[in-house]
Amino acid sequence: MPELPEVETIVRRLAPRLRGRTVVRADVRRANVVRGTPQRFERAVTGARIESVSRRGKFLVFRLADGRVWWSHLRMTGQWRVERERGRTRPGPHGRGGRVRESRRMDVAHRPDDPYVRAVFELDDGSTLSFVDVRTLGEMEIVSARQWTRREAAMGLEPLSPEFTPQALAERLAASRRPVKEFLLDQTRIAGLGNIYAVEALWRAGISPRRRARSVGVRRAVRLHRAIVDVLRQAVEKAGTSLGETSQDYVDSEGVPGSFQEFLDVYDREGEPCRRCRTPIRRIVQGQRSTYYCPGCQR
DNA sequence: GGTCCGACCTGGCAGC
DNA sequence: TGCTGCCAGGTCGGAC
Repeated sequence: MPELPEVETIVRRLAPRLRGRTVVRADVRRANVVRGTPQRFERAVTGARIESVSRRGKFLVFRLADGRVWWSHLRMTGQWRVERERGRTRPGPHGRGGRVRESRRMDVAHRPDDPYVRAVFELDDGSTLSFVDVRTLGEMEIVSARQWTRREAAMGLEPLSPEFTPQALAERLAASRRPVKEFLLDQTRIAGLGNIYAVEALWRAGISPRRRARSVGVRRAVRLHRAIVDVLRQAVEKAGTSLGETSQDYVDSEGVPGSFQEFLDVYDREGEPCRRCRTPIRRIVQGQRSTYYCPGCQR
């Protein structure tokens, strides 16, 4: 489930491969992964030169040399892969390196007949950029710089930016009557948090996910701010969270899973003892999403 | 304007 | 063994 740390990892992997590259051929195989028609998208992207690769919230942003912006959202199961001409991903200069990285690579290498490859882009250096998505909820679009600026303006604070301060969080919390967990998932308030990191941050801060956002108060908001920043930074360091080994689970652009799942304190631990107070972790449903929390020490 | 909820989508899995 | 139905969850749009 790509959230901020997973998208950030993908950006870091993709950037050195894609910067300066030009798309020489595009093949959109599944219509609903692009906004508009596949033909229109293929025309728009062919000949485009990628100037930079970045992230805004959970969005991947390819800035094009002509000023346009190619954004993509991975939603639940979307993945980007870059591969050399011979169809093999290259080991990168980053991460845990060497044999360990190679042994951790899932058997998900792109094949031309892979049924989950939804769009393929041939680049001018002979490599291939593929968009893979089992559930086809992910999508992409090419827009003008102005359209992207408008879209970006509607997004919430970047939690790893200097603008995300305890005070800014406290002010936004005070203006909402929703449960704090649902508040954290609202991308117009904070851009990048998803279900996993929201419940982990609330556990670290000792705040009940049921508590109304406006009742969090300044002191708890300071704790929550610290918890959000810490959990996201640590997850980025661990290259994100991969919960299983199915075709739907998160892997980066080289097929390598993250390792933050080893550090999860509450997510997916229903019935297991809280690591702080030993109370069994409880699972509830909020806003049609699973919430995990400790009823003993989260108030 | 804020909040809530269904729809989208498909693989995995439990239950029968 | 095979079928059915539920679950996973990020975003959007419509309803209230």
